[in-house]
Amino acid sequence: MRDDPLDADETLVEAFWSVAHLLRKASHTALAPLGLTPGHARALGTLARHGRMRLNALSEHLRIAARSTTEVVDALEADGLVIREPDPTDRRATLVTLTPEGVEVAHELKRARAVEAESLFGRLSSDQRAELRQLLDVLRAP
Amino acid sequence: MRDDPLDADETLVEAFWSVAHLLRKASHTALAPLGLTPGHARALGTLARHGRMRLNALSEHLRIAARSTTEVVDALEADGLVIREPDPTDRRATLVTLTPEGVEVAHELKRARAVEAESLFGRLSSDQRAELRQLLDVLRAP
DNA sequence: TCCTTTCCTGAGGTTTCCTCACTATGAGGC
DNA sequence: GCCTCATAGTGAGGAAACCTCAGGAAAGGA
Repeated sequence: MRDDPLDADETLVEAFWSVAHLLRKASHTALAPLGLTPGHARALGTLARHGRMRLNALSEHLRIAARSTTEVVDALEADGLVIREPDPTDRRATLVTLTPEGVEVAHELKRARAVEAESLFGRLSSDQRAELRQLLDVLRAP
Repeated sequence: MRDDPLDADETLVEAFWSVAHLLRKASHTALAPLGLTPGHARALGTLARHGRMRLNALSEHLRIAARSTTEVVDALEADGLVIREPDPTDRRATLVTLTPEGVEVAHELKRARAVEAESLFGRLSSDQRAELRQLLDVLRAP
């Protein structure tokens, strides 16, 4: 049984999940001091990367229902990290923009995440990282 | 900025999450036809691997609170996949055991997961799989 | 015996999603 | 100008998967 390719894949999957779990924990460690939940952090990151956008567009980026995006934005707005503004070109729509504080928190977030990632991927040489990157790219290619 | 090692790790993390997402989807595809939620499937797999155990022990394996394990076992019991039995050596404790149907579903589950994993990792040659495995092992080493 | 701990579960809460229904608005056809 | 249909955001309510807290029952040591 030890050489059954299906079994072998099973343990490859396990190894993958195990690393994913470590990465998740590292990410959580990075988030906690900023007072962000993973979902809020994701929204913040999206806004930092793509700039001001409609709630609707944010939903698509986050791949959650529009109604859920309303709640995420509510929370970020309550924390003073984003503001809602009416879209001047469409009175139905609302634009979400990072406040200066939001920009700063997003920046800290990115740094904190990178530091945490480094603490995990720092175990690999740069050659190994490149190798891993290439393998992952094969797996996620369309 | 392109060569900032922190930035590079950031995208390595992204690649990793992207593959994790595919794997998650594949796992979901495997689970759905068996009528199992991810949590229930995890409990079933644990019981299949380790055999009869106390609710308490199951909590530790699943790393969830004891109270939550009660609910998971309730659900599996309602589906006829496990039974509760009093522990003959400790009248406070309850042992959870797979029913014959539970054993069969666990087996199907393992097969279905392996097939889904194959559909993802099948993109890699066996050398590449070995390489990936080795890199993951470095990352998750203690 | 008495005190403490452990095992499970009832009650109730939190988080994070969801669907459905609604209002306000936009946009194309006639 | 109106009619119809689609789209943007949100109120209401709910489901899933966790959690904590409290408590009964049993075990176990001093």
